[in-house]
Amino acid sequence: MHDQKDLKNAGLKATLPRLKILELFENSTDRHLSAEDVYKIMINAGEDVGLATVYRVLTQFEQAGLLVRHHFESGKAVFELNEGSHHDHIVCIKCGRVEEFYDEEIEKRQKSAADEHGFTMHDHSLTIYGVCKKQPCTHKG
Amino acid sequence: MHDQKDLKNAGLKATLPRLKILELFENSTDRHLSAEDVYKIMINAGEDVGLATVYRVLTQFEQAGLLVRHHFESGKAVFELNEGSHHDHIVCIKCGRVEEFYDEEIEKRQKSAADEHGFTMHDHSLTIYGVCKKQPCTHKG
DNA sequence: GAGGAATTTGGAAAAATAACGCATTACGGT
DNA sequence: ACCGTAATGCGTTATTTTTCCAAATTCCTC
Repeated sequence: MHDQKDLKNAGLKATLPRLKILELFENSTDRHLSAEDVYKIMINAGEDVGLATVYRVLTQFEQAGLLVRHHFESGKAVFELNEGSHHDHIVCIKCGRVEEFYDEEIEKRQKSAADEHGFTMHDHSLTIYGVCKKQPCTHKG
Repeated sequence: MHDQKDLKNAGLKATLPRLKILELFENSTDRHLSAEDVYKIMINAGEDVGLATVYRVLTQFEQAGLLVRHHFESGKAVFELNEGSHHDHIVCIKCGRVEEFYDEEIEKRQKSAADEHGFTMHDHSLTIYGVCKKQPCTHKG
């Protein structure tokens, strides 16, 4: 569970908006949220927060390593809690559902590819787009 | 070589802006161009084109399968010619240089991952971000 | 080749996403 | 509790992309 200590450790004051946003990511059924998502959820919950604050805090959390930012094909950035374990994503192009996966061999081969091309790898992003055959598939998109 | 026939086959009129834009992607030394890039190059070349047209045409070309759109971390979309052969990208976070690579094993394992999660894979995007150690590294960014 | 309908274009304005400036407010060490 | 510093929220600004519409271009028919 995250709390004030996590913020302190990250060198950030434990302010109300920051705590609420962190809490939101922990409790939301949807791990992956955009700035606009976070803002709307908070406004609907009666919080008095500004959109600028949401953008600022999300960026700070990313820099502090609390969140990870992704650029899926939607054109807007989405964030998820950084729980240490790197993973990649499978996004349903019909319903927007996001699942996670990890493949050691893929990780290794990415590193190799970077080396072979004379790059020092800092980061990578792998996203699979498809349609989830199972279930109702009416998540939100 | 692309020409009017490609546009017709795609169900698009062979208008001057469309032909020029297609030509640009074929002849540019840089395979990966944003809408703004395309617009500036054309204006500098004396073409009388509107930015709105560039955005429209790029989107049409993507839908027609002539171009592929990518969302790297730059915040703006870049396009490249769709030449049938799928490949992934390595982007230099310092200079913006883009290189391409392909790894059969990674491709296979992506397919497996999608299957295991009950998804029918339509597409996937893998981008490695790093710093190119070689060369001047002063591409454009 | 010219005429005419329909699509396409270019420019301006509007959306959408993200960032900034500054007065006010909240945090946290004392 | 007090006070200095840092963070917030509002409005404004920047950037990327889309929409609207009159004018121009394309393509089909003759």
